[in-house]
Amino acid sequence: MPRNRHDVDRDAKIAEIREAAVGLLRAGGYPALSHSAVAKELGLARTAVTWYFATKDDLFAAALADIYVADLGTPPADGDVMARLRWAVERLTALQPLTHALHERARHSPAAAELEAAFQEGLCTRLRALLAPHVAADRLDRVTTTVIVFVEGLLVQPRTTGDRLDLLEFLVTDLIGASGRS
Amino acid sequence: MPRNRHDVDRDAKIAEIREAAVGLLRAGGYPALSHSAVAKELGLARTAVTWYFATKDDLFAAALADIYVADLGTPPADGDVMARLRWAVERLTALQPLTHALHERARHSPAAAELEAAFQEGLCTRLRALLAPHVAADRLDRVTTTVIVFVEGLLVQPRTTGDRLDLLEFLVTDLIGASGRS
DNA sequence: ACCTGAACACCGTTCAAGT
DNA sequence: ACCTGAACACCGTTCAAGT
Repeated sequence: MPRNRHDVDRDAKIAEIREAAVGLLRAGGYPALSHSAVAKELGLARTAVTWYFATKDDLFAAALADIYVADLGTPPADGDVMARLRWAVERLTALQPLTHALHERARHSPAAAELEAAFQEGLCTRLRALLAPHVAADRLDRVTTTVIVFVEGLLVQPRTTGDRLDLLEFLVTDLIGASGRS
Repeated sequence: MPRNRHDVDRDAKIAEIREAAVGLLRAGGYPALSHSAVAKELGLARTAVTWYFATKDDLFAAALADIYVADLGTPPADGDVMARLRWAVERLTALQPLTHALHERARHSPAAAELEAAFQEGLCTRLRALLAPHVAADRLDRVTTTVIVFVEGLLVQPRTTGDRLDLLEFLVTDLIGASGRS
């Protein structure tokens, strides 16, 4: 007796599923996400979720996109370069396991690959704008990429917040300071 | 009718299992590794492997330790700093998915956590020795950590070998060149 | 000590059947 | 269009039973 929900708005149903998936990802990471778990939370059969998100990775990418918007979508409007970088690193640190899972799934899932590409491009654009006033134009591309790579590396190993920010400051002052030499 | 292999040396049997696991990891990464797949390759019941490696992660850590020794155990004896760094980055790049899987599993598996710690310490020690002649003593720790972090970041995103080495050279010359300023 | 086979509780995906 | 339930081929782990 499939209790159909034709009355409920389609977007509302999809939003319900995404919200449940976000909760599971935040609580237990990629392994905790499953069609079954989402369905159980919503009182549905586990194959009902498949109707909207055919594969686990489609569901994963949709939910993680929501998380990125919620956690990284509204950066602080004021503060200097280091303060803004600190904010981003702290946010990215908390999301590191999910971002790492995205990277791994991107090899097999088009949806994951698409989200990863968009995520990377967004980060790069924002960082370049942040650094532009402080770096010589001919060095901007390389400095931007270097900082991006460094931040990605910072997130790999668990470190204390203090260590992370110290290292970041060490690198950035070195790169920004060195810009006067060219 | 369990065909017992009391005649075979215990270490030889374990080596067989580790070799099969190494092959599976190299071919398909962490997801491709399973007790079943190893057992099938060796003509055993899948629970036979459990006798030697109780959990999947125990098996994973043992096999990855072998891979690390095989791929990173014998660095080139000659060459300058950049050449040695290039060699390491190229090797680490190929192992990146497995190293990331190790990092993820280290959160749940003591064996994985132990291997990751040993791996990190080995890398750090070797890099410090490599950089020591070129960096002022009071900067050595921070420069070493910075390069480690940067290299870890380099491995996260897929880049061409050329891009990777260019970025590495940009960072290292900047850091080594900056050592004269202190 | 070593290995088997059965069992348990999952998983992702597919699909015929219903409303 | 939407949802169910059954099915398939897995998975990691546990365990009684055999040699």
